Amino acid sequence: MRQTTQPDPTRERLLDEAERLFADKGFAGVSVREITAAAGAHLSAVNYHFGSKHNLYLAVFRERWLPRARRILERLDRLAARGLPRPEDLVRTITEAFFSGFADDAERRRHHQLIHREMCRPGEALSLIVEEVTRPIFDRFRRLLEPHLPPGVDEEEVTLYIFSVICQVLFFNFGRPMVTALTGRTYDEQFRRLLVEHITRFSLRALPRGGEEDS
Amino acid sequence: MRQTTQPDPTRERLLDEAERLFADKGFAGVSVREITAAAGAHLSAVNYHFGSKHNLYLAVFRERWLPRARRILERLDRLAARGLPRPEDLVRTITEAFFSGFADDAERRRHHQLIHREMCRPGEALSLIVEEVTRPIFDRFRRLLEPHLPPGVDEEEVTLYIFSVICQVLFFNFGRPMVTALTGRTYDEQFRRLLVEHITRFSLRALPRGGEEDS
DNA sequence: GTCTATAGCAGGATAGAC
DNA sequence: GTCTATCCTGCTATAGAC
Repeated sequence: MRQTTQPDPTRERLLDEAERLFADKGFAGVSVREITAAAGAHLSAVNYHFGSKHNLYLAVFRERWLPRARRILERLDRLAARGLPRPEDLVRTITEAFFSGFADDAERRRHHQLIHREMCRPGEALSLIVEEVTRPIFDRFRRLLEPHLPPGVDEEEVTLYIFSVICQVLFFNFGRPMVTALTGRTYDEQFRRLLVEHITRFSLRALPRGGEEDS
Repeated sequence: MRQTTQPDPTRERLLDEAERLFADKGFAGVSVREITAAAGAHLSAVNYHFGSKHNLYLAVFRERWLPRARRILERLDRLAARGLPRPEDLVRTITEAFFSGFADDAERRRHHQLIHREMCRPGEALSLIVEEVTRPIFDRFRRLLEPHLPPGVDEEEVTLYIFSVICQVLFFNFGRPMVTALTGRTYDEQFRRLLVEHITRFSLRALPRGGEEDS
């Protein structure tokens, strides 16, 4: 299903560099001049391809951030396709996806910095993120988790549980400078595995058990 | 111990408005003109009182953010002064402090937005925050928690536990737009109490118990 | 200490040649 | 589609009158 017509390479490079710079410095902290220079394009290229700086920002979310986030979502669907997962596999899958479901370390940083910034100052991108990614993740998570919970737990309680799991995943990714400052650890492969284990175990102990018992 | 010489009211208003605007829009997103206009001062007042926009930003952290954070820290010290607290009281105290240890809702938002932004793009302020606030909180938390943990738990594991507790507190404060979008709840008094209860219970179940058992 | 005036530069956006 | 040239606004910072 490959496209025969190649997408405009200048446009693609603009999106790449814009994502990197927006993630690093935020929307207001980056100038169009900086983006076009980094992309080896001319100043007017942004206005030609996207109409405005703001539209370029939204395009980064629509064409870069969202597709990547959807790939993470697919991991949950693949897990669910194999039958009802144990809570442990559920939590571990989602955690690992956020830690390893990226091409490389730089991509993971960009991805989390962007969502982090958008949570900081909610704009049009946040509603896009919530409806297209966050809510689907929560819905799937809730559906797969609820069979394991005792009957008394209401939906809002489950939502808060999921928030407590997800917020750890997010924090250990975008709070990296603070985590490094306090632990002295760099985010190498070993430390990432340790964090995934920690978040999984912490969250599993915290989730009230009921229904079927596993292993 | 009241100061006889009143602090310069223009300077104070500049700090107030700068904090509000920096928290809302970030350093690059605010202009000196906007700050001075909001403070009813003249454009050159920032340079007169602080030398530069950047110094004003640092002054906001030193003279507004840090003193407030230290007041939260004092709550831990007052708790510890009454003897070794149960883990439940420890977690509840720190959680409640972050949710209610502020003059009003606006002040709490500003406080969390500022730290959130600084975690987003670490600058000089972050090292100040880590050394003056985060590390002391972690040290006290660890010292008060360790007696309750089983002997096998090493220091790094405890540090990760504390991160998982603190990150929930932070997230439910600065991730407010997302939490509201997914729960439909506004942050009124009732919901805040619910969140404090949720974080406390979630974290307590997750902490491995050992040593003395309470109640 | 406060205000005016302005330097000096960087910002986003656009029109029009090629 | 790309590049040049340019508009005009807004920015931080400073010098100097009062």
